[in-house]
Amino acid sequence: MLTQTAVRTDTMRAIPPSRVAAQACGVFGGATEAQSLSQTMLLMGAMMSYPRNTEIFGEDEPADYVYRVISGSVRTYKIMSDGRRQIDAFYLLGDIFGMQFDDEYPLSAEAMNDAKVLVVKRSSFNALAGRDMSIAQEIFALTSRELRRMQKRMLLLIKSAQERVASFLLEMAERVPSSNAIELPMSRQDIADYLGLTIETVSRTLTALETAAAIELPTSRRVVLRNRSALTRLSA
Amino acid sequence: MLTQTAVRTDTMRAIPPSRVAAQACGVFGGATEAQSLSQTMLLMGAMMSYPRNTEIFGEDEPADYVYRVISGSVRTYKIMSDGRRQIDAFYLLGDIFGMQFDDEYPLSAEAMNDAKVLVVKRSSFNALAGRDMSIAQEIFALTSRELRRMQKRMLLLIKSAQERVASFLLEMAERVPSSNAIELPMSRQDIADYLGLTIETVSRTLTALETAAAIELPTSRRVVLRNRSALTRLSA
DNA sequence: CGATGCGTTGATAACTTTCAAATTTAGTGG
DNA sequence: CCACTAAATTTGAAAGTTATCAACGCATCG
Repeated sequence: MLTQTAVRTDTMRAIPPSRVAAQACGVFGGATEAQSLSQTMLLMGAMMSYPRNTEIFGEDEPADYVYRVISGSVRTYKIMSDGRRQIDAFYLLGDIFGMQFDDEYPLSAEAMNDAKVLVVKRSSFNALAGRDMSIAQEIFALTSRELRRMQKRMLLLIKSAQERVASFLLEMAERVPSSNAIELPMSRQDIADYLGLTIETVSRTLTALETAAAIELPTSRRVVLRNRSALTRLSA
Repeated sequence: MLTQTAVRTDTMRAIPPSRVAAQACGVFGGATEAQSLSQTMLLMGAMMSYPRNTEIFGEDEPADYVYRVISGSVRTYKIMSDGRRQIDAFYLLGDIFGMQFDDEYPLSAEAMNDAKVLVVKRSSFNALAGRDMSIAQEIFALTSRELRRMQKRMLLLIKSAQERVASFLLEMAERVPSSNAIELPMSRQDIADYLGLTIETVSRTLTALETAAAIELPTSRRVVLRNRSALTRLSA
């Protein structure tokens, strides 16, 4: 997999703090330093660049690495037997992914646009957790958070198209806290595969939301939330 | 799109765990056995009985306990704003649940039928993990497994009704490894709320599967898998 | 330009839900 | 043990939602 040149950068200070749940005082007892994982990954990792639409890892490959998004964005997905693609998650700036797999990756990961990713050997990652309880705790917290995010998403998938799209927009707005204008890093097809809908339904629903004055669509990739409470209501 | 059950009020509360024997247990080092967690829980926990349809814990209650199913079965679920119920998971004999929550339970748990459950104080549970790395690893592994199970379920939720029901039957067959005859511990409504379908669709799909000679339905709660490969194919 | 990729819009078909009713199963008291 | 009532499940017909198929608009790029 790691076919490209690993490049160590020293622009690492520019990396924003990860959104690691610092409050989670989970199984592993009282650590206080919630940022230690990201910090340590920087020291252990190699920086990799992935052009748009290139694979970071593939399904059923040995899960030897753990990743952190430094720039750009990443999608993980699975191709089903009939060719449909289900997108599992979008990883944005600062997110850590690939952590909860132990043997082989159960899904594939691709850069959605030109991306820089910090790559850390799983063995080092695990050794670290074994040595430092506060890091182990942080990893557990991250995994728990991923579990909760997934629970939320399951609730999403049983809803109607409109509810799914509205929830999706609110989720993205929350993760990219930039006022009310969101720059979507993913295509309509990505959104459709994330929400379990077709591209046409996503498109239609977005225009319906615009007609209903809940959002504005200056360009197809840019969404302005005009009426959050309406959106929240629609995301029921 | 009121697809699911409206809120049910018939659930009564069982006696809350008043006496939980949380004693220090001297598991230091050495415990490499994969069953050490269950073993230790037995020593630390209190046995509780919950009649059918009684609540074990409720949404937004402080998440003070971790549980293990000794007999019977348990469902966790969430009621959505419009009254729909989404079942998050079914827990059967031996399963541990409530582990990944740290502050408040994000969902409720009920006994699906008369159940005995081992209740362990979360604080003891956590202390144990902090003391014994092998237990901590076991807990992490269980959480990862839950995460993978949920990923599998997400894939399920974007599929057609027939695919969902077929997958569900195969999942249950796998978890209750008793040849080809499964005794379902849950009602049609439970299945519907688990799969994000209506009770009518579940029922129709089951009869369709029976007509297609993939399964047999001696009673509504008993399912015999007649043709696993057909089922696997249908679960796409 | 003319191709190509992405997004939108329209018409129709397929699937699932909703509403309604029949049928079976389970629980209770005589 | 049987009869009766309530609950759960199945079945049917109609309505609603989303997918599918097809065409069009609109950018970018050679």
